[in-house]
Amino acid sequence: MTEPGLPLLGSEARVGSGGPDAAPSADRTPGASISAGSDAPTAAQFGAQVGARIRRLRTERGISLTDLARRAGLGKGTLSELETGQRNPTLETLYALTNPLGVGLASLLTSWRPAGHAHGVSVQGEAAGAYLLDVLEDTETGSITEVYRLTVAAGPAYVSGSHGPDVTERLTLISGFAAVGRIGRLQEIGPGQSAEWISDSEHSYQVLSGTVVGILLITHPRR
Amino acid sequence: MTEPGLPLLGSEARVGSGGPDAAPSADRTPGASISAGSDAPTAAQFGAQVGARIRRLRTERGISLTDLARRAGLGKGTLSELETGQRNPTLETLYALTNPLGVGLASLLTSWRPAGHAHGVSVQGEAAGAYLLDVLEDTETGSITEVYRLTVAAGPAYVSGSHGPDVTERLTLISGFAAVGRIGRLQEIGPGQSAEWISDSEHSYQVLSGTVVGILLITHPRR
DNA sequence: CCTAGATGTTCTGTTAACAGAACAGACGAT
DNA sequence: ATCGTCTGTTCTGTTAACAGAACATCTAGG
Repeated sequence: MTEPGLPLLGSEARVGSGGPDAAPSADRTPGASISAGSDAPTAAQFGAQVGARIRRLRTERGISLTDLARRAGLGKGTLSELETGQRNPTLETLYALTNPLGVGLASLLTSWRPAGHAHGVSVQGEAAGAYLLDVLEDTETGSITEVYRLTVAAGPAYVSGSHGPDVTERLTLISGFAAVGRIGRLQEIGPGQSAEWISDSEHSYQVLSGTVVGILLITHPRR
Repeated sequence: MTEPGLPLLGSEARVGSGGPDAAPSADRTPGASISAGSDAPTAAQFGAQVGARIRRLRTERGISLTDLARRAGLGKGTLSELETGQRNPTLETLYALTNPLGVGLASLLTSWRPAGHAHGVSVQGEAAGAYLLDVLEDTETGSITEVYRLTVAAGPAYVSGSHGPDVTERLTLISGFAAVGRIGRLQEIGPGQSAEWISDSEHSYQVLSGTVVGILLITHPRR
């Protein structure tokens, strides 16, 4: 601690105005995270994010604050101030919320930012986009693989242009159902399933149902 | 809260005696769960797990308790009692540890083993092992997928024990050649290729040539 | 208008998480 | 043996997270 300005939410640690979660840049390229991160959110900001996320999860499920507090065995005031980012919750408190909300701790704490767009997968509507997790290089073959967490919102298919014959994409779904791949040769996949294609022609990502989240690997030769 | 016996670690919330990670009930292994009533760990057990995990991450990195406390801006006593499971840490406290340890919050809190060694893939030499990139949750099915960057050094095969029938692993290689999967049904893969197996029996990772780097997805039910 | 029954926020006293000091062991060096 | 420096644990006073009550705010329904 030590840090002076900590009284969680000193002034404006606002979180989500319009965007679903609106998180800053927490863990860029994790591999390089030793860097005395200057762009990592402060503890206060992070706390406010977590609070906002809890409130969102609660309202999505249509349960009232009072009710959630009761189910989790928390005081109303505790939950209220937690959701508004005025409290620095205890692990026990967070843990108590996971069951009533039906999510794991990871969902409460990982910033789920729709990162705008990485690599041309543009944001469509809200809560869609790709977040770059890592970049790996095969020093022998010289190929580079980018690892993204891909989120696609329901709606019209996103169509991506050709990236050339040397670019391979592999998508493994975590949740939802989607039809992905080269146009004319779409592959339908669900949670736990994968699709793979070469991006030498137009390809698309189309949500069939649910919220589509997956891990996308894009491999291409070194530039 | 409400629950009376909460003063974290009332008496015996012991976590790990000897094993590599000393994972308690949380991880499947059907027969072995301590489970009093439900099989979800209590808040106290969970806190003790988190503490043990922090201590392991710290010692793996060869930093002393005093040093880590200083780097994280925490009091020594705080960290000591946290690691021994006698405290119920604050989100802010946990967050302060992520940067000095070079891991994300998810690594501290997910009951799976985080960076260092994922899954019995023990660290050998330096720069070998698995780095946790992300944790994704399918809120519908409740399954959790952890995304690792896996690095395996040449040498004897790493053998990992069974993780139960609910755990699926998917490895996509970026570089190198390896034989992976369940023992007796090893699959040989190279850059750009994938292997998938269910971890209900012993499985191994064996480098055939080159430096093996890949993306490993581990999917298991919540908690 | 006034209740009745929700909602979420602010207040109040208790309890425990916190920083840091004091402490206890273990090891090396002189 | 007696420092000196490291380790991690236990102690002490302060601050804040907590439960729950009191308080607001809103929307019916009569």
